[in-house]
Amino acid sequence: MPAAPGNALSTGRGRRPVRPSGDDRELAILATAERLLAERPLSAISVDDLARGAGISRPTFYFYFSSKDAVLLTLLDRVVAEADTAMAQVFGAPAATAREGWERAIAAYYETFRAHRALTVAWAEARSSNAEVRALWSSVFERWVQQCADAIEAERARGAAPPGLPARDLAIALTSMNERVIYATFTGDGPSLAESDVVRVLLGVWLSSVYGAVEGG
Amino acid sequence: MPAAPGNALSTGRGRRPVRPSGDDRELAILATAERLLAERPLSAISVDDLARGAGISRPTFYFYFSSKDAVLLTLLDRVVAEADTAMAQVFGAPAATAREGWERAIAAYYETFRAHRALTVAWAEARSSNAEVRALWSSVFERWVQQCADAIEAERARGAAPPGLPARDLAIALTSMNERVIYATFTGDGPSLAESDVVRVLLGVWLSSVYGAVEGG
DNA sequence: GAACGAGTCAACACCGTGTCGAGTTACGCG
DNA sequence: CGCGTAACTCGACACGGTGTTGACTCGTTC
Repeated sequence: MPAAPGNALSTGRGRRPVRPSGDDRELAILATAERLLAERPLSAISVDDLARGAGISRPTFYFYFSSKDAVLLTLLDRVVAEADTAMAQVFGAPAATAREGWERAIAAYYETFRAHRALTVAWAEARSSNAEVRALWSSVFERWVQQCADAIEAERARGAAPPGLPARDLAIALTSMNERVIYATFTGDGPSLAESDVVRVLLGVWLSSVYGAVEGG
Repeated sequence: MPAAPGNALSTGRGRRPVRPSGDDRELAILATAERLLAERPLSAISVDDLARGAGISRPTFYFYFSSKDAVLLTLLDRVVAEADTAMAQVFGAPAATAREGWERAIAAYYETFRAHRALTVAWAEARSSNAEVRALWSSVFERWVQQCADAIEAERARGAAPPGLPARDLAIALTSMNERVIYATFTGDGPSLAESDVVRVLLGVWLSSVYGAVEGG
């Protein structure tokens, strides 16, 4: 039995912890996964597809990743890093007008996922079947909600926005809207917005919810 | 080979079209599905579980339904019928105040799905893997969007709401928010609202988006 | 009492996952 | 040089799920 880091070590969901050198294989698997995800959902991609695509056999695949989902998770780690960077930039440098600030935030959110739409769709798909994927999503979502809630509080504190719903509740509802609308736009099933309208429409709802007074919030 | 209506007839996704009498079996399967869905996701329920739960063998299951998904679809048909009835009532009898009208609509939407939360969660889960489930969801969603868009237009026509985003786009975004927020509340993973707050928070966003003016919508 | 159709299931074919164990190769070290 | 060891590879297997086949049992109907 060879040392199979992905299976043996329980830390870090099966990625290879030590010694590179078979790195090309690992990258080939990741590249294959990304390529195939652009054509069909993860559920329609078998481990064998990934292995063959990377020029190895199925058992060899398991030397590099502990499962199909582990590949997805590795791919998602990159996207999460990008999303966090984008978020830090947007919330780091405040904008001229409040409207512009919110627009930049929403546009950045949208752009990050649009740049990896196949992965985003796979992410949402895998969420229902894999607890780790779910947790990863939750953590990204939570950070967004927190940042937005803080921004709403700040606007209220400086008198630019009226009091109303608890900032966190509002942030949860609006961020949920963003997520669902963007996902529906990508998959295109059911009533969905045109890609060119997404940011404008979402922004409209955000602005009126944050700055419009609601009786009896 | 017996006449297996679910498999032989391509109409109507495998439900039994003719002659009752083995009806108890069919109902037993449906009841078992509903019971098991309350404990675990559809993906963790096998055809064998459903068959055993109904006191029959696996091949016999296929006499009644063409697949696991067909069972879910049959169950969902009921919920859809309920949802449509609720929607007709809400949009049929206009309320005293506009606020009350929207609140009733959102509460009805929420209540319909809350009454079948296990099924609702399974519905969302199966959406990503089954085209028919997806289509069923889309049709329900489309009807809601249409009704809401019409109601928004009506409010604007009578001067109660200012012009702004296209009514349909607004309705899509807000209905998407409802859907996602309600689902997250049911599953409870990630940041989500308390059950008791859902309707109030959603209503707040709806009211400010429909009645609050947005510059440059 | 034969014919028929509804209902039933053991046995099978198939596919996807994950594991085991026996290799092969490459490289450092005595 | 030759030997050990760790990286790496894969054929063959065990398992569990799906969906189908074909033979069987009934009850009804003429």
